[in-house]
Amino acid sequence: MLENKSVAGLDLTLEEIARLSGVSRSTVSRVVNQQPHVSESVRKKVLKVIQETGYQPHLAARSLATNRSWMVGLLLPRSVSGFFTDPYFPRLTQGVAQACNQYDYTLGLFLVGTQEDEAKILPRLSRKGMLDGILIQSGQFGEQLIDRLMKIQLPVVVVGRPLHSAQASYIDVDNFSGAYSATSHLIRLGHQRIGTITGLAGSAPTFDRLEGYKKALIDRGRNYDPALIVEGDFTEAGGYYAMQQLLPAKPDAVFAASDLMAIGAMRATREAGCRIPEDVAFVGFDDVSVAMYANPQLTTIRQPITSFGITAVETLIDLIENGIEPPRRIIMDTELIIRDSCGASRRRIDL
Amino acid sequence: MLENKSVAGLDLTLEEIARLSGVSRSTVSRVVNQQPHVSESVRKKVLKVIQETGYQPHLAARSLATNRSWMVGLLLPRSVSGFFTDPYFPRLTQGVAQACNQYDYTLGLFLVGTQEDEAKILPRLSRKGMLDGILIQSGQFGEQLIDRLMKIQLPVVVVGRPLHSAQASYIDVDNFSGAYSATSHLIRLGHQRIGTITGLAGSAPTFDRLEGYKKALIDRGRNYDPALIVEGDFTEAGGYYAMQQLLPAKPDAVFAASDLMAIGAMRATREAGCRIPEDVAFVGFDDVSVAMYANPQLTTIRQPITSFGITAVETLIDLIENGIEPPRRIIMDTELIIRDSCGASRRRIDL
DNA sequence: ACTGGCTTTGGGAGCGCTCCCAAAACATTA
DNA sequence: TAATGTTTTGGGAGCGCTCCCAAAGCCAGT
Repeated sequence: MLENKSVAGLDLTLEEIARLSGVSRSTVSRVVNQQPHVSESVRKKVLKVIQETGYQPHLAARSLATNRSWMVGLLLPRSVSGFFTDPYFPRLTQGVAQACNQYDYTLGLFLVGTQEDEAKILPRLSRKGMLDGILIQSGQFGEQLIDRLMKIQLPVVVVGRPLHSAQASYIDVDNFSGAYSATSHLIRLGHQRIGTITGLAGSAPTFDRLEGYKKALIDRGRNYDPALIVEGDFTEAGGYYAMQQLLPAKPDAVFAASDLMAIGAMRATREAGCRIPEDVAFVGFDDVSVAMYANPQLTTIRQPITSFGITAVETLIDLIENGIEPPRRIIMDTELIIRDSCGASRRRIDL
Repeated sequence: MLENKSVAGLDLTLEEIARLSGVSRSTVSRVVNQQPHVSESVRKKVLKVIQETGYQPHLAARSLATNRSWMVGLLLPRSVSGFFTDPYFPRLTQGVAQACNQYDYTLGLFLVGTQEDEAKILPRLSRKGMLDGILIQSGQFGEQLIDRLMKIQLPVVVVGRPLHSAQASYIDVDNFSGAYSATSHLIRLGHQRIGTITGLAGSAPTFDRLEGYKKALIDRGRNYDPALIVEGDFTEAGGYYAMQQLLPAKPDAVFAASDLMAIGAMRATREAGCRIPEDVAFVGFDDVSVAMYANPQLTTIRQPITSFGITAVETLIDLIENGIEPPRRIIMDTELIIRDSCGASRRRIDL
């Protein structure tokens, strides 16, 4: 009969478990929540009944009483069109999901695609009893939202430094020094006319990576040439177009602010009849998996995207449990991954 | 003062709104839930107060009272390692998220990565008050879970036909006819030795796509040659290895059961010094975005992945609202996308 | 045996909503 | 005007948990 219920664990309540184990509701609650003030013998007895019945506390009831939902949100704004194109998002999501599992939070995923989604998202996110905290991918469309959500006292961690929201906690990768080392690497290899394809103007990583590029050149006593700086948009197609604009300036190396753009740029370069890396060398940014499958394999700056996601969740939980003041700021390191597209290595790496 | 609260909408309860608008809790509840039996004048009055205060009903309280969470889960089992490699998952997720937004459900994302995650996932998913229903990506590791979850009366829709769970509702793409038309296309182009690289053995799409391949050959009066059938695993690397095994059999065309494998196979082919499509032609399956960026651009079978996700959610909601019997079965069509890798078109498509 | 200090246990109240039923208000007819 | 039917409104109970406080049990120490 117990067996019967143990499969379903359906209409079991705390009260019922209390009855079955001959104690009170309160005591069972203490056992379930691993609180003190329960004698060993009683604890064992109750645990046995819980085990046999397969009892699970009702989450909504618990939420109502504690005013905690044990759910965190991940908001990926607007970039949705890019969501299935740019492998960055899946990897981030993966890290976030992993950490949520580990810390026993539920992950609510919110992809904001269309304009109307965007209008509807604030009320949805701020519904009472919905989220304990939220992770927001930075990008131009998220910023007002960040301020609004912070205003209602919801713990927020921004993934990627936000441009305007000064009070926000965020976590970011060291875009500046990543770009700096990518560019330095090209300089070290003897390239003379090093161009760059930037990300979409107006975003923090675009700015930081461009600054890193410039600084690396300046530090080596060179100046940067505006003709060698072209704006892209982080996508493959954007890299392709940008490279077509860049080619007349005769670059012998290009630092692209994303791997996808690097791949697009290499496509344009090949079509223009230039060899890679002999005529034009390339370094990307991200180290997404396509970097390795590109032809030639792409030298790039690795972002620790997955652990980035994990750290984001950890920071958010810190905010939830220890208060949102002061804002937390975390910057993670990048790493230069040398493959074939920069001309540093002639050797094919066999998988 | 109201303004003040409208920003936060914090400690507002139904009762409070009732007080402010001079009616009873019940009436406000009717207004909020758009139920009948409220006079127009009262409805207007209440809506005004709600607007001014920015009242939002407390979700946990509602859940507790109705025993509905308005949240659906998306479980991607084990494939997690593939989650950020294979663009299929992001696109699926995107469709699912979009539909959830539209129907005003919250999407809970569960990625099961490690073995231990897998052990912990059942209790997590079956927590009372957590989910109204769940979408499970089929694949060998999900199947026991499917049965377990169905047993506790949780509405389940399997994404991709499950091999064993006979009673489950599922939604799938027509893998058989997709493979059939891919193979037919290669036959039509005059290729004589058409090989195939299959997916991971033991999964439904692998089986169905292989059957479609065989049937297409047989229908044209040919027999299939076991030497031309090699097993892959849906990944780029798997396609690369598989092609190395296939090359000695001298295929002049290959149908790969995924785009990633096709891309890996093309890499192996190129390295072996063969031209594409002149020496070996390729057709993939999925039409993920890399197919278009491949060199040459990949002819492939397009799966409507995003609308697949949308339909999955719609089916699940149908199950939730109208009962889980009888099981729903939905098969969606595929489409042959002709690009350069099959040799049908010599023209470069400029973006 | 009696007191005072501990730990353990039980039960009431309350979280904010929905659902149901009864009461009130209104409209309609004889 | 009374009787009847219909629509609108209000309030109690309950969803299943947590939190708090008071009661009960236990163990010295006198």
